[in-house]
Amino acid sequence: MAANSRLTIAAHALAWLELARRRGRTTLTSDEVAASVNTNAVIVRRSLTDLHRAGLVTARRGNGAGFALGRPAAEITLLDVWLAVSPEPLLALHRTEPNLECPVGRGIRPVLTDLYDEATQAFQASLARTSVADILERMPT
Amino acid sequence: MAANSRLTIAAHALAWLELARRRGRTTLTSDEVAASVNTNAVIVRRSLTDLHRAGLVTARRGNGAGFALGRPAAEITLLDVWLAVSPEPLLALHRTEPNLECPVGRGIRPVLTDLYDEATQAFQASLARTSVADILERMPT
DNA sequence: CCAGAAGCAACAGCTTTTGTTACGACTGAG
DNA sequence: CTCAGTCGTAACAAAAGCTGTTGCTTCTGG
Repeated sequence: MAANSRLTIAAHALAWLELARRRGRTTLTSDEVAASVNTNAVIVRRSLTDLHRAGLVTARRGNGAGFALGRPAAEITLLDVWLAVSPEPLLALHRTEPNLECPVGRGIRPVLTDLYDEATQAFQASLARTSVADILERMPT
Repeated sequence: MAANSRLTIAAHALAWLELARRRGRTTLTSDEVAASVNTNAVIVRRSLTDLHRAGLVTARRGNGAGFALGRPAAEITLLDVWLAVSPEPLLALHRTEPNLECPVGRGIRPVLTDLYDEATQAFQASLARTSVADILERMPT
């Protein structure tokens, strides 16, 4: 699969929003974010619309409008962002139902489901340890 | 992305190989594995070829040949399997280079790389806790 | 009213995954 | 040695997802 870069784009946008805020600009347009991420403004709006649905940013339309952080950057974790933009699970079960006449075909799915959940939770717990503010602190200014 | 199910197919094949071994059959053909997984034999051979390259199974060609476990099922972890069949990273950086004139564009990539590595390692550590033998033990017999 | 910006649908190009067919390479049985 | 059975692998098609693009609609402050 084309590994998706939505978390990267969303995290980049949020970091840029926070840096702009510290410099006195509370809102940025999708064009301004797209210029930093180096992609199309529609791609940015798609990501930021996801974040908007999750309450991580606010969006105002109209002349002079744009996007702003929905809450302090220290209170937005990478997990929040990942959950907002990543609809797909990390690991998928069989695409077609396995053969139920085989003991493995009958029994393996609930086991793998549990194991995949555990691995996904470990992954998520790691993402939850870092906030957007932390990302800015780790960047050279 | 179509989330890939290679880990599922490979784990299923290994569990089936181990169960067959306990019943006295040390090798299975790709057709027999495919019948349990309910997919095409070529798909199974592709997965098992990956596992073969990683040393997790042995493959013998010729009349009466097939695949067998390369080492005890208790010594094959899901992480071994994942590493053998999953070429793609869990999280991708920007597809195109961000704008280097922006401080975020310049600085965010090494930070995200580190954070993604940490999350991936947490994920891998979770997979490493379970072996193929554990999977069989968690299945109803 | 209107200019500017978000919201959104539709489409194309690309990549990945899965599935299928076909065929070559190898090997044990006879 | 022959041959049937099996792995190994290439080529191809269908389906799905991601990115990027265009164009239009909706909203809102001036």
